[in-house]
Amino acid sequence: MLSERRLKVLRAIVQDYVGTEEPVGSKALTERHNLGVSPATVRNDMAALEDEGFIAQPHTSAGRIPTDKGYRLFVDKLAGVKPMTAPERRAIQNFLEGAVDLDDVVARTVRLLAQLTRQVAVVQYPSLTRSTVRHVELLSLAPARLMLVLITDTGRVEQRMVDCPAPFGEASLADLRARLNSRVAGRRFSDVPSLVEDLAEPFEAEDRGTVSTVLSTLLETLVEENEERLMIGGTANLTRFGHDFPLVIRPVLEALEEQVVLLKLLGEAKDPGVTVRIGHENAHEGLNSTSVVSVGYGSGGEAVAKLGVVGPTRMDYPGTMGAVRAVARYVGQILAES
Amino acid sequence: MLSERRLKVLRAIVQDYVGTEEPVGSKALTERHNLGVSPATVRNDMAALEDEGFIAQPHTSAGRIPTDKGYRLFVDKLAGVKPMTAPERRAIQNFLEGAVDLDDVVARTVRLLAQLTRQVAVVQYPSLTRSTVRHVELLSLAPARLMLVLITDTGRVEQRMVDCPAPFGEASLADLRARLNSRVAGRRFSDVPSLVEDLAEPFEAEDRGTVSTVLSTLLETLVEENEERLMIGGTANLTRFGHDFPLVIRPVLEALEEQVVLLKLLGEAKDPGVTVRIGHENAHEGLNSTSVVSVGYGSGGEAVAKLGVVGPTRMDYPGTMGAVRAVARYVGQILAES
DNA sequence: TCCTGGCACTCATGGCTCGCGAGTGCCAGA
DNA sequence: TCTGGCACTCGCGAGCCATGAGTGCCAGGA
Repeated sequence: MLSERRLKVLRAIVQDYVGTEEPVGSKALTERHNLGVSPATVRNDMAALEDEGFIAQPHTSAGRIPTDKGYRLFVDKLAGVKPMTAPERRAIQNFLEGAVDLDDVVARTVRLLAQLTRQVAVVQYPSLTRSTVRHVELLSLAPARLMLVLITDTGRVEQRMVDCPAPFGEASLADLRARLNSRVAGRRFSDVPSLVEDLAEPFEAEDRGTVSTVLSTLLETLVEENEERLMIGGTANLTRFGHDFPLVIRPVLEALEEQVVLLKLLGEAKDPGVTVRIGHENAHEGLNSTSVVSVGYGSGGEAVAKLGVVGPTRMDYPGTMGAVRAVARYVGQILAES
Repeated sequence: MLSERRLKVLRAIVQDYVGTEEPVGSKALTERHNLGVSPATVRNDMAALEDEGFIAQPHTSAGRIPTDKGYRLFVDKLAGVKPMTAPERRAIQNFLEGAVDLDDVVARTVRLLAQLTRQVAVVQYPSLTRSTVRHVELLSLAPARLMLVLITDTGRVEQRMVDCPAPFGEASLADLRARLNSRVAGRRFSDVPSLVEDLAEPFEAEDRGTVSTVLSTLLETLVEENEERLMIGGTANLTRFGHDFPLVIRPVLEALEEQVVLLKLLGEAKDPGVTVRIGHENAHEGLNSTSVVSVGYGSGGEAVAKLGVVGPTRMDYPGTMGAVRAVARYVGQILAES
């Protein structure tokens, strides 16, 4: 087991390294943090920490830098979440409050997160499955062509064309619209399938085909759109990554373009609080030298989507976690209001 | 005036430099292109070309590289657009054909362009002002709350909430919906304002307020959404930029995140054909070391939006122009079909 | 008038050595 | 268990030099 002081040393190393971006040696440590012991003692502790795999030397006769394992311990045991200051909180609120629609909320959130953390921000659009239906609309565009519009409580709108097997009268259309809405309005998306199962039954035989086409399109929309959208921003912050540029930045940019990868990344975080995945803990290889800080957000108490940032493993974890948590909280509020 | 041979020399320099990424010298030139003259002659020509500002030396005793002015001449006079091969054309078509909706078309286009050109791709969503109305729908969400849905011929959908000054009956709603559609369906967005001017007149006094609110929301939508959306991709290709990485790449990434900048960039290209803006020809400073190749695309004969790529000034202009033109053509086809 | 071969010159690049200094590990003594 | 001391390692940057690609210029030839 690591002694109290060794943990302190580890914390000091992480803090210094995050600040200076340079390997930190025993002498510098004792000077900048009053550990109350001499450099020699710290050296012994560092040797022990290295044996346990928490820190490493880039090369002999250089200072130490934290390993992924070291950051992990730091995040879990040695550092809390740094709360935002009151002015920062006010700034966040102001920035988000001007948003006019869902797209705008997401766009603003991305910019805000990127600015606050000076890292790459990723925001997932509120998910369909976990939200509820506000309204379903059917429009007749041509005799045998309908448009299905789905409006969610988070303000998201999805539309689909429906080609009907047979012409569909205005009366039937109004009927279907009314029945559909009385069934699903206000219900959760995940409940919709069972709720519309028998909806075709009351209709005339000639209309049944169209009704079931509409219903299956609706269900498809729920499923398909589950391949959820997201928005990223702040990629310019990648340039602050380090000196050995292209090698590191390239795979990250590639990973960021793969929505699937990112969604999986955010999705993996099951924790109700802020989740941190450090370096090799990320399944995707291109992100092995990055850390991902993510958290769920939602209009009510429940999370309907995730947001987070991607940055170098050498990041200010407490500050980043604080920013991510605060932004998520305020976005939730904004969504609840609208 | 530049002699025929000097133009040939310039062309050879551009081609070699684009290929090798290294300053090209007189000896290498005579070896790789059969110019029929000796290196010494080429040297004289190069000196002349340098005097005129078409090429430059990074440092004395290195080869020459083209200047922006040199690339300009190359693009304008010395090189055509390289047409895509038949298999390439087929691949483009296949890739785009699977798209299910407008978002998907745009997303696929971005990926395709980025892959083909190995550069950063930018695709603007079909613009509202230049498209036509397919349908306007009004939904009653609450007694005094309506939703306005606007569907364009390019498949784009915009929705807006409308808070009514007074409750609005179903009958009035149906009436308004019918009148609205008979006026604007199939018309160009730019014509809409004059078409709906007097639409409130036939309504009862109590409904007038709501009708004009709806109309002004509609008009706002047309204007506001003129701040058009776009999608970018292939940013990982920026890593192939050069050796002096961070300094160049950072401002580019920043510029790419400013939608306004990009829209202006694409918008500036007035040419009906492929437009090329080279290096300092781009107004935005961050893009001074990049070239932008863009072209309009549209469902009919007319361009409703632009697409293009951003890459280093040292790019394969004929190939890139060919790819951009071909993709624009096929996207236009896809849009026309849907 | 234009092209060519020759020649002297420039200068970026890469390999090399070397001294500096930060940082370490280890050990003996408190 | 901590501390001061000491010898050792080794990355880094400076300085140096040889190399060679590339140039500009010139005088002679077509």
